[in-house]
Amino acid sequence: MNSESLQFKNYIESKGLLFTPERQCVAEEVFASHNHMDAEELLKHLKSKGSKASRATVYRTLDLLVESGLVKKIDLGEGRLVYEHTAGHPHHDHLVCLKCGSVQEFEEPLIEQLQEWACEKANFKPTGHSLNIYGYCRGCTTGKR
Amino acid sequence: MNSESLQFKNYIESKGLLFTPERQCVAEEVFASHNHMDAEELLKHLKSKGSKASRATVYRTLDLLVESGLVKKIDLGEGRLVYEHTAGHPHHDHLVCLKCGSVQEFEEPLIEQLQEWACEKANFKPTGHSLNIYGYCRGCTTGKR
DNA sequence: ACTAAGATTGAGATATAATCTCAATGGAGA
DNA sequence: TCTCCATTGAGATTATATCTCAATCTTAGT
Ligand SMILES: [Mn+2]
Ligand SMILES: [Mn+2]
Ligand SMILES: [Zn+2]
Ligand SMILES: [Zn+2]
Repeated sequence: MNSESLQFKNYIESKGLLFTPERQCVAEEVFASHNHMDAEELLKHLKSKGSKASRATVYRTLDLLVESGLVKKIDLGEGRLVYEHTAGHPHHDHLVCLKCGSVQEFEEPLIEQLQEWACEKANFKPTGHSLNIYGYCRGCTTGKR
Repeated sequence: MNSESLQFKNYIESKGLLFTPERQCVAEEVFASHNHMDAEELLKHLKSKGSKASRATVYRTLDLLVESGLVKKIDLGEGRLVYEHTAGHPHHDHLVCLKCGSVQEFEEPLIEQLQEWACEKANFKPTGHSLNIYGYCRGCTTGKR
């Protein structure tokens, strides 16, 4: 069991819940991939690997993972909700290609700072944000279009 | 008929389409409100006013309005898709209150500029973006919580 | 005015994503 | 062992949006 799964186990048990095989299975699958993944995709993957985790359990476990802070839920717009693990992954935002669907990450600390200021000016207490830039990625502009 | 509806009529007809009573009805309802509104809400509103515009027509007309540039479709996250008219409404982003659901608007030109730079660095050609900040609005923090 | 071609419409079917229900299962402590 | 309650999966349900298609308009041509 890897370090992140262990942290999840600790989180689960610290809440007096059970670290079941189903939960472990979902967690390890999430931690195993370095890509953004959506819930249905994850479910299909697990099924194809012989896991018996149901849709309900997958969604419930993803909620727990997000709660634990080990996983982040990202809304990419256009109905795309994906998850990514946070370990070794500082905050970033996303560039979403409208042609091939690929997603690049970028960091811009000053944008984060400006958001704080905007919130102060508006007397708004921020807890999080979502910034997606839509357009065409390198591969989709050099080839054609 | 107001100025925006007239512009919509021009757009519709310039495409060789018909400016039907149903389309006019939907357009005028959108232009009449200064709030963000979602499609189902709009449909319900129209029904309650005796309009016979169907769900299909409401959605189809909203697509046309967005196409025309007179209306913008905004993804507020958490499954909230809303529309707002663009006239006299320069580009802005949104502060979404997680408690009362209210939405404030803000402008931060420097954020826009930094986004451009981030795209250049990544060889990404942007066509648009979505920035939502989630948290608690003034009313929801002064009272309590 | 008549007609044919094509645009538009509404009712309801369908798609999709996510959540909910609830009976069966199973672990943990008394 | 017994009881309690967390957990689970199958399937129902919800919510939102899109699609289908027959009936109805509009328009242009005659
Ligand atoms: Mn990411
Ligand atoms: Mn707005
Ligand atoms: Zn691309
Ligand atoms: Zn509020």
